[in-house]
Amino acid sequence: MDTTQRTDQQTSAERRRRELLEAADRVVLRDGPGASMNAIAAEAGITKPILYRHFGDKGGLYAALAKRHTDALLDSLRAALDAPADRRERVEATLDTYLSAIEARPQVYRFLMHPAEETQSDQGFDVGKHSAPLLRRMGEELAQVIGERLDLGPGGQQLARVWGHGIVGMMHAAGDWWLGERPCSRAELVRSLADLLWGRLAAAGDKVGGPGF
Amino acid sequence: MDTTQRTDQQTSAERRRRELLEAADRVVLRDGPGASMNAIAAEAGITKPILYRHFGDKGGLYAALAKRHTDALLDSLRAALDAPADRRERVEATLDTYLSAIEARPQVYRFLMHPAEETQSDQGFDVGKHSAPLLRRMGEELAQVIGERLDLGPGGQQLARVWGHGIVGMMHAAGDWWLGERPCSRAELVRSLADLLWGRLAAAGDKVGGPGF
DNA sequence: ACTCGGGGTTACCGCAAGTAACATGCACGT
DNA sequence: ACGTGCATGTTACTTGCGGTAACCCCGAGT
Repeated sequence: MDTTQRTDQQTSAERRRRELLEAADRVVLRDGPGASMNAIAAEAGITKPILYRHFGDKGGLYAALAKRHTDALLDSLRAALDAPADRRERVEATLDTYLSAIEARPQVYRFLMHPAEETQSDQGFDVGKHSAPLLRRMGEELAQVIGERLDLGPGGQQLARVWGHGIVGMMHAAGDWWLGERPCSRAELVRSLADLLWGRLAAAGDKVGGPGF
Repeated sequence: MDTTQRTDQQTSAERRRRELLEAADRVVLRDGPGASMNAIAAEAGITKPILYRHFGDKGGLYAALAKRHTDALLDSLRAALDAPADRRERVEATLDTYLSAIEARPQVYRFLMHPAEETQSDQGFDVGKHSAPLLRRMGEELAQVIGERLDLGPGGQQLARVWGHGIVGMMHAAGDWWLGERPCSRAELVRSLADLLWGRLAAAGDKVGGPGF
């Protein structure tokens, strides 16, 4: 049958692709984001041109790899964000989910934040798109949730987008720093960040003797 | 005299170094972060090995280059942070200073956030240090200001550090996204971010019909 | 029997990082 | 005046990576 045939071919190609991605995953997790195409091909038991046939170029492979992990992480985050609980609890759950993920698999995290490096772009200098797609996607996702659930008055959608990206950036930078220095427990970090979002910065009193920050 | 001699040599070497850095700056700003050592050497009117004598490797050159810009930006930020005004105004001034800087010279900004890529690190996987040094330095600086001016009770120093890195991350991610999409004016962005820091997220009401975010 | 297409390989190109070995010129001690 | 350093510079090379061209093999369809 024509359809089954076509399906077989498709599944075969897709299975290959998944095998290659898994091999690439192992190598990237072992050797870091600088893993060479040769190394990945060797791990998969084949040679370079096949990788290029499947993914076009290194950027394509890395994008496919990143998409898998990004999708997985975003699913967890959505779950935490949609849990039935009050706002503060959900914010804390989401922060904790993200931090757990980067804590459990720092190599994956590092790879996602440091994507293909795009060799040299033309002098167009695509500033604004250089950031890791993961950050952008998380920002948009969060913006959407905020925008559809909170009543922010006129201009609320735009505000939600700013906040989405801002909060994600806060989470990311704090998490990155925390992962390197481990200055406190994860729970404390989550609490501190939630406190920040809850306006404790504005509410805090000045220290004696000078104008407060 | 021995000292004068040594001084002359030092100043000569340092002047050379500055000339090279300025040439490198021009090339990086023109060709992007992927500029080759050959191109930089050519711009400086010399050849590769001299660059290597001065900076060790590409990472060294890029680090030196980044330090210059980072120092300059941090000076502006410190000025905004230390201005005589109330807390909210200072926060807004600092945000605006940062955003002005990245808006005025996006190439510099992009270069600073996407440093040398450190080829392949040993499997130690130095997670936590991969982030741009600029972000770390800004975070520490802000943490210090917060810690020394705000009365945050017990554990306040740690809280200040978390907030410093978190706020810087927020500023960075929002700025990066804003630079790419330009969804609003700079002033609006500053206002929105300050509102976020002032707890409007926690204070906002739910939209009709469901539990709020 | 034949060709045709998917999956595979070897061998190569171009280019960039980094280095070794060689040249040049200018100040010094003798 | 003369060699001796030493900083400054060059050419020419090695290595390793991304990417590609050309060829190969084998099973299926006619």
